[in-house]
Amino acid sequence: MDTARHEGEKTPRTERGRRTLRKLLDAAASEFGERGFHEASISTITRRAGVALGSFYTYFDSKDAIFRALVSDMSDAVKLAAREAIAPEMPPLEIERAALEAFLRFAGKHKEIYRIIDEAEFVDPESYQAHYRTIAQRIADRLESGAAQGDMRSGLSEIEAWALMGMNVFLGLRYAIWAQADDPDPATIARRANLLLTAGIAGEKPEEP
Amino acid sequence: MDTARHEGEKTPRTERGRRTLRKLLDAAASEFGERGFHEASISTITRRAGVALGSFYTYFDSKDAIFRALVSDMSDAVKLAAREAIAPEMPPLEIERAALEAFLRFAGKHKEIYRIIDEAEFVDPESYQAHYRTIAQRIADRLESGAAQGDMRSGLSEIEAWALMGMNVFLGLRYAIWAQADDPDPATIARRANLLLTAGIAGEKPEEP
Amino acid sequence: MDTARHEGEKTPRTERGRRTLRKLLDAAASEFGERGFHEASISTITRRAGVALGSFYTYFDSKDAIFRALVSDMSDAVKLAAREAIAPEMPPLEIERAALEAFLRFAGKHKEIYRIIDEAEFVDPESYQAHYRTIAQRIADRLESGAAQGDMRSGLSEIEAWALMGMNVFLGLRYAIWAQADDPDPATIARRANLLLTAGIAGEKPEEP
Amino acid sequence: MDTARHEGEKTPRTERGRRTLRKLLDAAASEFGERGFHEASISTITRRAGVALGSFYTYFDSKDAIFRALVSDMSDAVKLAAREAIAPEMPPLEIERAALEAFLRFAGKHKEIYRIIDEAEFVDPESYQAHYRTIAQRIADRLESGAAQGDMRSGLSEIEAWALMGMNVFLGLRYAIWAQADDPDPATIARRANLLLTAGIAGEKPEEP
DNA sequence: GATGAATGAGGATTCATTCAT
DNA sequence: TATGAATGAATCCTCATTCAT
Repeated sequence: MDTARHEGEKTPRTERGRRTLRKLLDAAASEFGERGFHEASISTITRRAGVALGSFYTYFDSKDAIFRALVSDMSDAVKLAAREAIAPEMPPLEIERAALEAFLRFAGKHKEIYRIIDEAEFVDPESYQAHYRTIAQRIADRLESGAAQGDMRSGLSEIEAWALMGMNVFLGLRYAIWAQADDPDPATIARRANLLLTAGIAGEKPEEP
Repeated sequence: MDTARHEGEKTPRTERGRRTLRKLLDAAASEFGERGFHEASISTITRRAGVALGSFYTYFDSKDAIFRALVSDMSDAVKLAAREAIAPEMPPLEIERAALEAFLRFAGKHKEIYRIIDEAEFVDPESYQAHYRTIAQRIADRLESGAAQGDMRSGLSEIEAWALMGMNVFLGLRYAIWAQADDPDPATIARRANLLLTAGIAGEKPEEP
Repeated sequence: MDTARHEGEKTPRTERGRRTLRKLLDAAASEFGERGFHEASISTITRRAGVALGSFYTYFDSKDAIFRALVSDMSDAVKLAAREAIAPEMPPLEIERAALEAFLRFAGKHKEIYRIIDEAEFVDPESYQAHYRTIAQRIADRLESGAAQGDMRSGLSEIEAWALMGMNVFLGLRYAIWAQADDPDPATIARRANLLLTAGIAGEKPEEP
Repeated sequence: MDTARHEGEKTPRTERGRRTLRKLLDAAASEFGERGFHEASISTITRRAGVALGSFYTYFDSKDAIFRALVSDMSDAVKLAAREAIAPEMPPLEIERAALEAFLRFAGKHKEIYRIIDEAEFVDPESYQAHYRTIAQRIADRLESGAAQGDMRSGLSEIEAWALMGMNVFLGLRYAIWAQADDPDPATIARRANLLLTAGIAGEKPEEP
């Protein structure tokens, strides 16, 4: 789920080192996901990773550093998941639908990611803001491009982008993270959300003749 | 911002006690808002409140208890702010607009509230879920009532409620909490969001004649 | 169970005060007996006594003071219980038996007393030593007097007194405090212990003719 | 004074660790012995042991845990001291005498043991009961075996065992822990106690011819 | 006398980080 | 690199005692 190195993370030189680093990242993802940043402890992580406590500092400068690395990885992963589901040639509205569906599926499969990114608000506010600003910007770009193609109305900008993003995030929270047995499936949810964007919520009642 | 008592909070019997309790709640709200739950310490809170460390435990069982009390108070306050801005006789769509505008103004004035409720995801997950579930339910009720009046289309339910809530929350995050100098004002944002709900984002382009 | 005033205990002037003092002593006896000195807290005691926390210090200088008062009362009570069971004209050996039986009955009825006196070893060592030294002295006196009467052999002194006392105390611990369903009754135990003192434990085996 | 590991105690893997653990146990034994469980503090113990405060928790889960470990060790040590002084082939009555003498010598040399085991009544009641029940059982076994050999009379059982144990414990309290300058030596005390067991305390006065 | 709020020293425990092997 | 022991600052919480009403 990663490859790039991050600040505070030291690049291993040997194959064995690479394996240890990966074990640490995986263990940290689980721990942070299950117990949260503050409940998780380095010693729990290393125990879970099956390495000695001291080894942690061979790969990361601090607890914050591994958390930041993880947030960065996961932020990328989320974006990637959405991007892989869409293609430039898809109709703009369909792109939004597909992106949401992909996001819902992704979130359902990686519940820990949600929690980690959310907690970044408190542990690493910069990353948190950056994460959402980037995504909002991306959506804004798509809206602009959709308008250019005539498939979307003009006048859509940052406000609408944040509105869309909020919709998506909360649908993910409710239907991926807090999923219930009888919930609709991601496809249905994405379709209904898309309908909201196209038809709005107003009634048929013709505007006062 | 409160009146009801909560679990883990002891009701003062004297006037002096009531004042101390209030000072503690205010100080805690500021501390938790500025530094977050884990960075805040009881001693910082009491120092800020101008009372002795031990006095904290005259009113709260634990750090968690005061946090929970705060989350509960703030959850109520948010809901109240929205409710006060709307009236049953307003047209359903206007209600949504007014609620959002009120929320934006409220969030702008009480930035700490956002942070505290968000952190509840990690400190007191039950309250966190309860908060959003309650609000979603309230929105769902309004959608149903709007449909009954014919002002909203039918078929709107939980999914749309969570979508709307997410929209509102993220607009608040961006424009109230992360406000920038040249941002539009709450009225504008609420109007644009409302337009999104009525007109949708689709372009005028009539569907291929 | 008391009347004398002790160091650190303030004599009440009114009837109401006397009642409060008594309530405090009773509550303290129960608390110290059930939870021990360190687990018990002044606030638990006052709550149990049904008086305000502050009232405690109207009657006692400190937590230690009430404990000491209690130890003193109870030490007296134990001695009194034994003394009441015996009469100067009883045969010396019978006196020992009766004293033990009375002690066993008393301990069974006032289990908290045992515990409080034991804990004095740590809270108020002086009282603890004084308690046992006094009792040992009393037993030693009886042994001497028994010897004078010819009912006991001579040469019995402090050593035998402590041995007897230890016997009694541990029989109380086992059969009064740690009593079990099928244990023999105090009369039986006292009789067997008495037999130990008269017949000893040696076998009949006549010394190899 | 130990070797077995206990609940709540972590086994060191290195030699250095073993040394630290030992220093902690020794320091704790002194502290608990001198000041008692509640007066002793972890920081005093670690200071005394010459290790950092945190190191304590490398080896013990809690203050209770080290206390329990100590009680267990000392309980074993007491039993061992008695057992080493006796041999199966010794005459039963002589065994009792030797056991007491050994116990007195041992208690005199390790006064802290007494206090720690006694305080277990309040800190770790289970161990406390277990300690005395085990010893009583051991004595009961010896009495039974003595009776089988014909050196002791039959009919001796739990009651007599507790009586003997109490005698021994209180002789230890008085002559080992509260020793005075002109006290008889352990050998004398043990002999006198033994005489008590063989000859009893009754006078020569033949039962009224 | 009675009440209950206020005080703050004291102590157990956690855990990120460093270090010697 | 890997290991696990060592470190000590930081923090929550308790509770005996004092004080104002």
